[in-house]
Amino acid sequence: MAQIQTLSKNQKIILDIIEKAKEPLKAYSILFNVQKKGIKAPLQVYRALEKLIKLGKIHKVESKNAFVACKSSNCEVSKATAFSICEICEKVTEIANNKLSNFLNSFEDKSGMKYKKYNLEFFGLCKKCKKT
Amino acid sequence: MAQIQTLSKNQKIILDIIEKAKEPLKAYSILFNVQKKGIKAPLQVYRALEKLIKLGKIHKVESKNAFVACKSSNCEVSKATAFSICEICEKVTEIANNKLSNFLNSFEDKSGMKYKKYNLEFFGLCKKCKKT
DNA sequence: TAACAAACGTTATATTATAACAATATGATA
DNA sequence: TATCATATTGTTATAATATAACGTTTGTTA
Repeated sequence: MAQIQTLSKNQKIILDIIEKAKEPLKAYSILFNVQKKGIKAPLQVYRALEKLIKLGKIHKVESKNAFVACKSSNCEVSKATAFSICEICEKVTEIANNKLSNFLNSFEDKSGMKYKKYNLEFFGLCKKCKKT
Repeated sequence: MAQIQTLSKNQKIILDIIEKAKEPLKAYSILFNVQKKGIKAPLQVYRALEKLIKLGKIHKVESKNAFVACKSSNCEVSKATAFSICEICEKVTEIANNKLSNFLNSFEDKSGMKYKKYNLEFFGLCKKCKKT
């Protein structure tokens, strides 16, 4: 709540819409939704999105060019994201799993590269769609 | 080599360019490169890319909207990809690491979802850029 | 209050990707 | 080989996603 005060007007409006959505939202669908609130141009949306991502409030689902609110930690800057995506109904869920995040956060290979950040997207069939 | 014969003319041309490139290529830069070979429209490129991805010959690096040749297995359909991406020089490397792939291929969470496929992108600083 | 950084609004444009349609080539098999 | 199904091609147009460049406003803090 303290942190949310530091968000600007546009940032609040856009975060609010994303938090209320049940699925990832695309930038232009956000734009459409906020036009009644005076946000008229794509750039205004993209700028807010960029800031919200930096703050860890939202994540981008890269394979879908869409944005979801972060549900795991409230005010932390997010460096690591994992999603599960159903290939039929397209439902996207953020995965909060310690075993997974511990493994990936401590992952090292022989390249000598130090990884600070990752994005993982799993694809498969969700419970519902598996039955069909 | 046997497999490559089943590729169509456009598919071969485009795979060839991607294989020779040292970094991931964007669709429109591929288009520019193949115009002398008679491929004139974006769709011709995107169609070939789509097929090559299905065959596992190339992968899409989602965070960069760019395409790289698969270096790990030669003729397998690829369901699982992992890349390391340097945040400074933007170098992209496909990660071939059994520990990682075993872990991810067998990953299950409580959602009841069965994962057939994943895409992982690590971000950090490569050896060279770390020194700077 | 002066000075700086962050956010804003606006127009224009760049970049990435697909729809829709007709024609042609290719491979399997009767 | 004739024929059928399928994949691929070529083409035009357009949709969808994202950023550049400019000047203004607001907020912070020295």
